[in-house]
Amino acid sequence: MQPFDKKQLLHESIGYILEADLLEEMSHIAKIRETIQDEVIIHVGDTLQMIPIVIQGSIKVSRENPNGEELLLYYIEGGDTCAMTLQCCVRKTDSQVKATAMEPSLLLMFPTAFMSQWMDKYPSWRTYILQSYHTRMMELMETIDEIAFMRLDERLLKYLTDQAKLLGTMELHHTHQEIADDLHSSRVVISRLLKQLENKGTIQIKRHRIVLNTL
DNA sequence: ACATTAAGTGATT
DNA sequence: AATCACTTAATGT
Repeated sequence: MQPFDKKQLLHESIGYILEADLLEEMSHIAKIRETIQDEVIIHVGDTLQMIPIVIQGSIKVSRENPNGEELLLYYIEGGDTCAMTLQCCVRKTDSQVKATAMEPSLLLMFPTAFMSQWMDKYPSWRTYILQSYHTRMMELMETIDEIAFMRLDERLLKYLTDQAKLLGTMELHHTHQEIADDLHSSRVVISRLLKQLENKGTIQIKRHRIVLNTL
């Protein structure tokens, strides 16, 4: 027996939206997946066999070009699923995005075959999926706004506060390079902007970590 | 002691 | 805001 009660986990994270029958069915076929920090869950180009739902922890979803350059698109937290994966599953296309665990996380995986079945059988599943799509869409638009209209220093500050909220800590253990990668900027620029923020008293820069003074 | 990695800085585009 | 070239500081072997 596994150390996790799948039924319990499902109820806690998505029980409020999905009907009991479905939760029951899900708890039987779910596979547990635990990730370590910075583990890549989905690579660009992967063909997905399973749909993940995040139970604990946080996942970041990013775009990646052939040169390995990245851009963070949005985050996925507990009770959420990645809308991109759904499309991948149904149409058997490759993933267009990369998903990385930001912290040790817990996922439940469901074979793709059940997707369309559940769509027909359970109204609550349809609602859940549509809602998920909508949320992702809004987040994508927010990200586009940031890239188009915000200066990099504003984006950086938002990035830091977002990360802090998500990880539930004022102390981020990011290197300047990692931040630069997420924002698709360069390390030098991030270092300088961080220094500015420190001078303004917004943050403190320690070695290998950044402390936010306000949230 | 040396190599490696993260971070700081001035100059250039 | 990005890139280059170089320096400094901290850490690992």
